[in-house]
Amino acid sequence: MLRTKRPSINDVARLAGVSKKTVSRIINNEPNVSEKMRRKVQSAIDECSYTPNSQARGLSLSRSFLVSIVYDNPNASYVMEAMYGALDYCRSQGYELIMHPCDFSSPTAIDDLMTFIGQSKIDGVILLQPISDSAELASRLKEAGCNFVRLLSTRCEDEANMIYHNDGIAVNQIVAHLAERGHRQIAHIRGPLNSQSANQRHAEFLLAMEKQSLVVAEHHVVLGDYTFRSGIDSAESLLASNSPPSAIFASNDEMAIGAIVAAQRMGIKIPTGLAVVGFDDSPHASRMWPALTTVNLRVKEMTQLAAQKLIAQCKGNNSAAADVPCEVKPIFIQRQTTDIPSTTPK
Amino acid sequence: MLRTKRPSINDVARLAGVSKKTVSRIINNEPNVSEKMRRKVQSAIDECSYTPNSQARGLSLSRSFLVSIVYDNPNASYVMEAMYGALDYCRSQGYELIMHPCDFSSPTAIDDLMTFIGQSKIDGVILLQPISDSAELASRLKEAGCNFVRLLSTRCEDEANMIYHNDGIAVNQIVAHLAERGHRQIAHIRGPLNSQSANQRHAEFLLAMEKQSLVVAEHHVVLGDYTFRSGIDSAESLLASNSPPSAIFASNDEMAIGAIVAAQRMGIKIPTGLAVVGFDDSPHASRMWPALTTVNLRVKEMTQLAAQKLIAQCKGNNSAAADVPCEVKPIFIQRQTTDIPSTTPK
DNA sequence: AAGTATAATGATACCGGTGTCATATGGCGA
DNA sequence: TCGCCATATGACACCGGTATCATTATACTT
Repeated sequence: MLRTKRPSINDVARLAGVSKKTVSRIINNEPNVSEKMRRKVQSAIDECSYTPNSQARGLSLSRSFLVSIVYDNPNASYVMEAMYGALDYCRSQGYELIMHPCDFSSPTAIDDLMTFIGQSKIDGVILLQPISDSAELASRLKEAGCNFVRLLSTRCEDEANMIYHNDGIAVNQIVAHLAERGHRQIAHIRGPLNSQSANQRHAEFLLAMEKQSLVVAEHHVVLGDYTFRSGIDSAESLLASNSPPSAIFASNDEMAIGAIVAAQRMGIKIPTGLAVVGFDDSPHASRMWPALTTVNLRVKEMTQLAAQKLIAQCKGNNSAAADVPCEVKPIFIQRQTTDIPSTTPK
Repeated sequence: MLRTKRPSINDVARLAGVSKKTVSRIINNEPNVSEKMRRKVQSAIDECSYTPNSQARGLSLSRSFLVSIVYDNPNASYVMEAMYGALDYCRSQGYELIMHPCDFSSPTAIDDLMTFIGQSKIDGVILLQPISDSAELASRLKEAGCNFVRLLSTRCEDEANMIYHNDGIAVNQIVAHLAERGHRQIAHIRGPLNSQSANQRHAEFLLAMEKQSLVVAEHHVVLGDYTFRSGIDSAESLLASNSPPSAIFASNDEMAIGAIVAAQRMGIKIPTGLAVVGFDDSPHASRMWPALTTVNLRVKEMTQLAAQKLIAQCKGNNSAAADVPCEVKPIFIQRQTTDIPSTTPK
C-alpha cells in the first residue's frame, strides 16, 4: 500500500529483455533454465528489488497463501504462544496467518466456520484445543477437502492431520514427584467431562497413582470446568472434608491457582499445609507466590510442527505432511507450591 | 481452498444474462443501476450463493483488504484484547487482520517493518504501545504513504492517526481513592524512562498528589522497567526504608504483582499493612488473592476505534478517519489490595 | 415529434502472476 | 551435413475482479 508502485514481473522482464514467463520460471526455481539466463534475470530482479505479488500469484493458482488458526479458548497466553509458533513457520514459507476465534458452543458454529473457510480464501486451518477434539468438525473439514491440522491431547491415527502432546509422561512425573515428597493423599481436580484432555489427564492420574501403589479416595477426585472459580470451589470442598488431601493436582493452572487462593483464604500455608500442581505453565504460574509447580506443554513447538504439516498439505505433499513428527513431550516444571522455596521466583 | 470451485462473477453474469460489469456495479452498490436490474442480478447472486473473490478484487484495485497490528509487547492479554477489538471491526468491513510481532530493539527494526509493509500487501497498520510512541516510525510511515493508527497514552495533534487513553483521569481516581482511605505516604513505582506512558503516569501522579495536598517523598518514587522482577526489587527497597509507604501505586500490573509478592514474602499483609494499586487490569489481577485494584484501559474499545479510523483511511476517506473519536477513558477498578475484602473474587 | 441531455448497460483492456503449447536453439548420431 | 530430439524460451490465454469509454435506452425540452 506504499505510495510508490512496486515493480511487477513485467518490469523485470523488460529490464532483462526476456519474456515474463522466463522471469516466472526463475522466481519459482523451475527446471530447464540456462545458467546464463538465470544470472541475467536474477540481476534484473536484484536491480529493481522485485518481489512477486502474492495476490496475483494466488489468483492464478487459486491459492491465498493464508492459513488460519481457529479456536475457542479464553486463555490468552496459550493462544498467543500457539500463534507465535505458527507464525514462525508460516513467515518462513511466505504464508500469512489469520487468527479466527469463534464461539464453538453456538449451534451454527461448524456451519459458520465452513462459511468462513469457503468465503475467505484460506488455504488451511490449524485447530487448537478444545475445538480440535471435535470429530464432527474434523470430518466436515475432510469432506469439504479443506487442509487442516488438529492439536490433540491424545494420539489419533491420522498422522498428516494431527499433533499431540503426550500428557501421560507429565502426569506420571507429577505423581512421582508428589509421592517422593511423602504425599499419600493426593487429590485431583479434573476438567469438564466433555474435554478429551481432562479425561486423558484423569485416566493417566489414576494409572500413575496405581503405579506408585497409592490409593485414590473417591471423594478426592472432584469435577471442575477449567475455570479459576471452579478451582476455588473444588478446593474448598476438598479441604473442608474430614480427610483432606495433602496435595492437589489440578488439570490446569487456572484451577490450581483457584485452589491456592481458596487455601490461602482458609489460612492454609502452601506448600507446607498443602502442595498444589497445575498444568499449562501459564504466565501466572511463575509470577505468583509461591510459584506454581506445573507442566509446560510446549505449545509453540506444537504449532510450529502443525504449520509445517499444514503447509506441506497445502503444497499437495501429503506424505511430507505425515512425515513431520506428531508427538511433543511436555516438560515438568518444579516450583514452590510443591516444595520448600530455595530460590526467589524468576 | 475447498474442493468445489466457487462461482465467479462470470457465472453470475451468465446466469443473469448480463455483463460482468453490471454484476460488479451491483455488488459494489454503485449508482445508476435500475431497480429491475438490481433485483434480477441479486437473485442470480443468491441462487448460486456468490461471494466476490477478494484476491481478484484486490489485484485490480491494488489493495489487499489486509491490515496488520504491529507490536513489540510481551503482554499476551493486552495483545489479544487489542486483536479482538480490531478483529471485530475488520471482519465487519471485509478486512482480515494479520498480527505482526517484532523486535523493536533491533537496530534494523524500522527498516524490517517497512520491508514487511512493502512486500506483503498490507493496506495499513495499527501500532500498539510501546512502539506506537516512536516518532521516527510514525514519520517513516507517513513519508512512505502508509496508512496507520497509533495507540497512545497522550493526545497528539494528528487526529486521523491516533487513539489515546486518558490516563490522567485514572491516576487521579487512584490517588483520590488512596487518600480517602487515609493514606498519606503513597509511593510510586514508575515504568522505564523511555516509556511515554510511564512518564505520563508519573507526571499525573505528581499532579494528583498535589491536588490532594499530599507530599511525595523523594525516595518514594522508584524506577522499574514494567517487569514483575522490577516490581519485586522496587517494593523491597521501598519497604526496607526507614519511612516505608503505606500504599504503592505501580505503573502497571506486572510490577504491582511483584510488589505484592515482595510484601508477602516480607510478612506484610495486604491491604492492611500495605495497599497496592496496579494499572492495566491484566487477567492476573482478578485471579490473585487479594485481588488487585487497578485500571482497565479498555484496549478492546481502543482498537475497535483504531480499526475504524484505519479502514476509513484505506478507503481514502481521511476526514471520516479524523471524525472517529480519539479518546478512550479508562475505568478504575477497585478490588481487595486497597480495601478490606467484602466479596469473594470473581 | 424531433432533438438533446441523462441514465443504464456493455465491450474491452488491465491488474500481475501462471499454465499450455508453439517455436527456437543446440547437441549428437548417422 | 542433415535430421532428430531434448532443452530453452516465448506468445498467449486465463484467474476474477474493476476502470474506462462507447453505446443504447429513457426522459425531458420545445
